[in-house]
Amino acid sequence: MATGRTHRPATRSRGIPEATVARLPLYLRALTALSERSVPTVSSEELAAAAGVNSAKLRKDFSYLGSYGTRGVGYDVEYLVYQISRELGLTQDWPVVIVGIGNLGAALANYGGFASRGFRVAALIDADPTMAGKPVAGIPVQHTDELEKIISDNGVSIGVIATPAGAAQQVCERLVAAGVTSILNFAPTVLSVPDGVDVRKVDLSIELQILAFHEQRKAGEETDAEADVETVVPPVATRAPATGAAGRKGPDGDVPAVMPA
Amino acid sequence: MATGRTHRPATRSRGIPEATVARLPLYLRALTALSERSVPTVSSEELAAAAGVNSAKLRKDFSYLGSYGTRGVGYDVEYLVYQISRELGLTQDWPVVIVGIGNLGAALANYGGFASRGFRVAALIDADPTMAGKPVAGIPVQHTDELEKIISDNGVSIGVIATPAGAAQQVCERLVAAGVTSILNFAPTVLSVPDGVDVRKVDLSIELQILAFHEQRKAGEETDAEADVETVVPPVATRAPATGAAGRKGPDGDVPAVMPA
DNA sequence: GCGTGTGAAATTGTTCACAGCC
DNA sequence: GGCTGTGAACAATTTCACACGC
Repeated sequence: MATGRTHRPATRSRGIPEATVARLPLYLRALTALSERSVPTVSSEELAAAAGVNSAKLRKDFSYLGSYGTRGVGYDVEYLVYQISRELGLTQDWPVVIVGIGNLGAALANYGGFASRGFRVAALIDADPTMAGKPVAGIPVQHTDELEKIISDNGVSIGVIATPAGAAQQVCERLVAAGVTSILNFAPTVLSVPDGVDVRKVDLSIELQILAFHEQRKAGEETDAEADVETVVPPVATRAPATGAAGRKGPDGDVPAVMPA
Repeated sequence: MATGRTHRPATRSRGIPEATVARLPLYLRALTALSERSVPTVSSEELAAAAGVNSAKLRKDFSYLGSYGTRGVGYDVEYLVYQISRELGLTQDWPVVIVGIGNLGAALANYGGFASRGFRVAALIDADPTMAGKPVAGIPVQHTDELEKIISDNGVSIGVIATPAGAAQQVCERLVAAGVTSILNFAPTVLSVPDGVDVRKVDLSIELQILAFHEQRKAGEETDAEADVETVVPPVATRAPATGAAGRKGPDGDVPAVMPA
């Protein structure tokens, strides 16, 4: 699900499962909200509801961190906020750079939740020389030439790539060479990185396509699916498939595989 | 991993595993690139490399769709593009609306890969009346009042929420009431939706926090972990934990589970 | 009694390894 | 000989259900 590379051969590491790690920020957000309303304790049930998961999962997740609850009572909100923050490494400050200050990069730079939790935008970097010096979200954009210097001067270890797809791999390599070891990639490309570098990907069009899949499925069921449709129709599609489409077998039915033409 | 709600009680549905569905767009992208270069066929090995997965997984994934390859040869690129597109429901046109035309919404509206694959931005919607009529990415922004009408006039079933967190749930409810059944949520909130509605979430700050977790882990190993750092500083944090922090136990070892107070 | 913490069961996803077909 | 398709082993994750401490 997450990182591009294999991510680490499960070093002895005191294993908090990856799936759990991915949910900790969710819990943290819910807890922070409770904290702001000065709620002192929550049960797994309540917190789970606020985070949008089920309570068994939440309890299991917390059990990997330690025994932080009180039976018959629940969890102390402040204490848990602290423990999760610490576990996630948010008790320290993480300078990040954003490379590629187009529409998206600007949106990211302006994104408030960014700075809120331990992350600090150390620099905005863009390849367009005419952008240099222009402030975005109050931070002056710097030219790509400065990239290496910025990284090392600020001790940046997390980089955000918001460039066009074509530039992403190259930017990635420069970031990595300069010392960045975690990358959040918004460009629609697969980045290849050396071992030890983490990549996470955010990809709008992939998300939409996944939704479309389920959406299509729903539509098919409405009309009660099954029965009908010949399931696989000769692919009129783009150019005719090289190999004869004849002998192909789709898995049996369900989604009315109606054709374009 | 994806959807907020339980997503469907595993109706008998001809199961393509969710994990596989999530990778299909990746394959599709790699295949499209090959297609543009007029490459006629690929092996699972090559395609897997291009998509950033391993070949066994890819073959298994494809096996859920049917037998679309040729032993000893590989896969016909065009044919596979077509099959995957169809499976994902991209042979039809999906009108989407984007609600919340701030920095992020504008970035999304401008995002090219959007329109490319079967998705069409049917409307941009914002609550700010002064935005109304202003074109963003060539599309005039409309006021929230029009939301219901827009949805039904255009037969929109996919909505993108790019509003501030505070407005998201309400927007979501209006979208759903108007007939939207798939939502892509960029607001940092948990949306609650009725059964049958799919929600996918894209959350910058969560991704960063996950990276920070791994980053911290790396740093710990470098200095050979253990020993050093007081690791936990008294949680000067907000208020002191209610229940005595005394008896707490972190999981054994590694990070010294030193207590707050 | 209530709600956490957790073994054990169930489910889902990944990898192996090889038979079968080109 | 090369490469797909897939059962079977393995690994990760989720869910169940209940003992245990407050």
